[in-house]
Amino acid sequence: MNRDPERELAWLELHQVSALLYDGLSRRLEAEAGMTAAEHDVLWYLANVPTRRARMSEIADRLQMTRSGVTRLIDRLEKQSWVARESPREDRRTTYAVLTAEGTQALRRSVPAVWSVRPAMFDDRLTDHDVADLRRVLGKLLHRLDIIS
Amino acid sequence: MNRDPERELAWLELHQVSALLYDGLSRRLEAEAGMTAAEHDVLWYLANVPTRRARMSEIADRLQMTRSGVTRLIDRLEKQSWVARESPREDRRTTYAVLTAEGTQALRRSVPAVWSVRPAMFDDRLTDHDVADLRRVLGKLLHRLDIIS
DNA sequence: CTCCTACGGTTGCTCAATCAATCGTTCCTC
DNA sequence: GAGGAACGATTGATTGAGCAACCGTAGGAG
Repeated sequence: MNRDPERELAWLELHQVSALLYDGLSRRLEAEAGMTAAEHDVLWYLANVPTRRARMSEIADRLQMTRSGVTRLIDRLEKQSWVARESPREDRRTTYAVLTAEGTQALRRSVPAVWSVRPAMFDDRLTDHDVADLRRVLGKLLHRLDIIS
Repeated sequence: MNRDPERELAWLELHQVSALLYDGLSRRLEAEAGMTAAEHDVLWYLANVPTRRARMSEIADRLQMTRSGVTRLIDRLEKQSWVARESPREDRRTTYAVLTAEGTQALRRSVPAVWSVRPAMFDDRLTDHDVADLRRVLGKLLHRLDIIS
């Protein structure tokens, strides 16, 4: 039970920073690009995979969503024709979400919104050394949290 | 678009860590104390005000929620008899949410859950130096974000 | 005093996300 | 092979949160 105010504060600030960044981005994405932050995350993830496609459960795992959440999110993206579903012959249980050309376009339209939170994360106030420190500590936390869950 | 992969990753990891910590806490709070994380935040806020009460809009402002969100959250807490609503005579537009004795009890029951995220944040894997670095960087980010919003 | 604007809170509607249950497919064991 | 367990994804129902519209109260201008 040893209370450590420094660590209490670190936890509060971590959550606060994350929420501020994410909420700010959410708002701009919805207004300017017509997509939620979660939808953007998925499109972005797909765009950064060489094959531009990923299995539903892979998306769920990597982006911290439930499988049903991904199903519905991909439903929405599919209605917009930003992704398409594919079922491979080798295992017809799995479904791939594939980024379409229109999805790429949509992602391109989202760039200004994404850039708008960039100044906070990427401007000179944060040195490369800061970023390295941040990543070092976050890495430790992530490793610990992966073990728990 | 992908100019600085280090910072991209830092942003992703930041969000991921925050989500894992907050979701973990949420789950435990719901299972062990029968309250959502947001409900816990409100109860905790009320418990730390000397008079144990706060106006609806004050709660909304301080805890980054919308007014309607607070209305509904207080509805739920009131159903559990954890808070009560009060309308002061001097201005009958305003409503105070008041922490009840049962609310205090509920908050007490939530303590173990709140401490359960401790191992990740507070064990030896994270040195005091790590925490100091984390807070230094988060502080910069917070300062920057406060200016924006 | 009366109007009328501002304020604080609530309500209707919509939406995204979850859990639990389910469906079809594949794998494994006998 | 045949049967059952495991897997991947989806569906139904519920929930928490948001926006926009609204209601009652307070305060100010004339």
